[in-house]
Amino acid sequence: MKIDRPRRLPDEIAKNISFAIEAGQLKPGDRLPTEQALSDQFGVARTVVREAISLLKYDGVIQSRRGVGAFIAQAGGRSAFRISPACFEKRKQLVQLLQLRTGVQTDASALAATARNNLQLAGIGGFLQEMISAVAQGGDAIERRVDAEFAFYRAITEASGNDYYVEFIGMIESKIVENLRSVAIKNARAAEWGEDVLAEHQTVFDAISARDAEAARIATRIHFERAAQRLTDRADIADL
Amino acid sequence: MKIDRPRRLPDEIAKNISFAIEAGQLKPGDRLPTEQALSDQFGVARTVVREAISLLKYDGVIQSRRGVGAFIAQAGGRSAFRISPACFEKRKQLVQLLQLRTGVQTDASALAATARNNLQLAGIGGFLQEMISAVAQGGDAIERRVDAEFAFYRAITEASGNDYYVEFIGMIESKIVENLRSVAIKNARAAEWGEDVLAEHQTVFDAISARDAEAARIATRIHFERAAQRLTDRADIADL
DNA sequence: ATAAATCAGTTGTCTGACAATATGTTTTAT
DNA sequence: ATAAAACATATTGTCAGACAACTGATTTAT
Repeated sequence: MKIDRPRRLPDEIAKNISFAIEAGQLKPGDRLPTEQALSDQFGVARTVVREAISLLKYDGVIQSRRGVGAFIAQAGGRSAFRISPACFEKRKQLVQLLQLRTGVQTDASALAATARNNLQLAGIGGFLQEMISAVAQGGDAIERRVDAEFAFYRAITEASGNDYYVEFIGMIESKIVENLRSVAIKNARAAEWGEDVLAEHQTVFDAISARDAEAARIATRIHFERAAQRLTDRADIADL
Repeated sequence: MKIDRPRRLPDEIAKNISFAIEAGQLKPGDRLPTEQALSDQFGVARTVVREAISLLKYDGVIQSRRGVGAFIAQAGGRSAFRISPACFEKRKQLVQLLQLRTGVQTDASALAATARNNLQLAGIGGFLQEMISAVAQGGDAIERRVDAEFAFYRAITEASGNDYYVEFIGMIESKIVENLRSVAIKNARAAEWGEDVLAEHQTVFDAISARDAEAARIATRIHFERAAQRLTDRADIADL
């Protein structure tokens, strides 16, 4: 059981304001209440409010002008892509997020097929062998299977040679496992594992090995679409 | 000429620390100097240092424990995808960024081909017509051309039905135009425009109109790869 | 009427203090 | 001597107030 972390006040305030913006209570161009008013409203010190506003400024959600005030920025001006925890509370958003992950991972595989070198291919193949042996062992090797799968696709992404793919997929992946009660999902996914899933990975590897970008794209897409299907089919997620 | 915005101290400090992490001076697990030490080192008040650290905490770059200190987080734990301005100073990173944009936009087009409704298609076609007429008018309609192109692909992305694609591409796009001295690039791109580029867009539209996802993917990829080529070929970017 | 000076309001920064928490040290009880 | 408890210390988190820098509007002087 995970202990609930001690909340930080500035984060709470930032979330509060952020929700107000998403809900449409504060529209682009509107002026935020003064820091003094906000600190009174939330019952915290002004430094806390300042830190909260500073976070939102960092993301480009609001802009402030000294001597004037803070304003809600235009919708297009975001300077960071951040996955809010709320995504995992609504089924539609979760599906969209998995869809995005699938698309990016697919591109990464296609890139890797042409950009990879032999050393990287060997590394990727090593994780595939790890998965195969873990499946053969069965039973108590659940963790090994799942970890190897993560490593497998991470190695593929790294072989693409594009650091942004690595960073982006890493971020999405960590957010997904963090919010979907990782252990339960891990077990669930591991339990569903069989030879067929292994064949999906094998196909991906073969395509990258053959430097066939299109085949890699198709194989990766098939796997992640099925994985997303298996994930969203689960009972504990279906009723979101 | 762009006026240099009044620097904000916390942002400067955050950048400084962030660079130190990227440069490897501070590795995951390392402990940050105390807030007091940092405020002495940078010659600012502790509140400023606190805001800076708060930003990095928000991105998951560092974690802090009350009574102990602040620590560099593991590389995989980022909770936001942010494009640092440094990307635009190195040619390799810029190419990678454009590659990522191309991949995601390509997926968005493919999705739009199947998910679009007729109303959205009409909107997309409208922007295509806008581009055609602007090109036909020639000369002083440069802004119209470029704005219509942005709107065209934005409309396609929205037609994909996935909000994350819209948000992600919008963020990347705004960062690109912001950092590549938008006006100069706009003019450059507009000057290079001709019937051939228009044909690229037309092909994309036709594929989406025909609900042909693969054709849409290919056509979009062709356009953006060529666009990236044209962009990086420019002299003022070539010598980064 | 126009321009300059003044003023009130807001954000940005500084300073100092205290609260909350973790770690290491010392004291005390057994 | 050992273990537990109390204490001291260090660090982050929060609070409170002040002043600086800046903006926009108001007032005043010419």
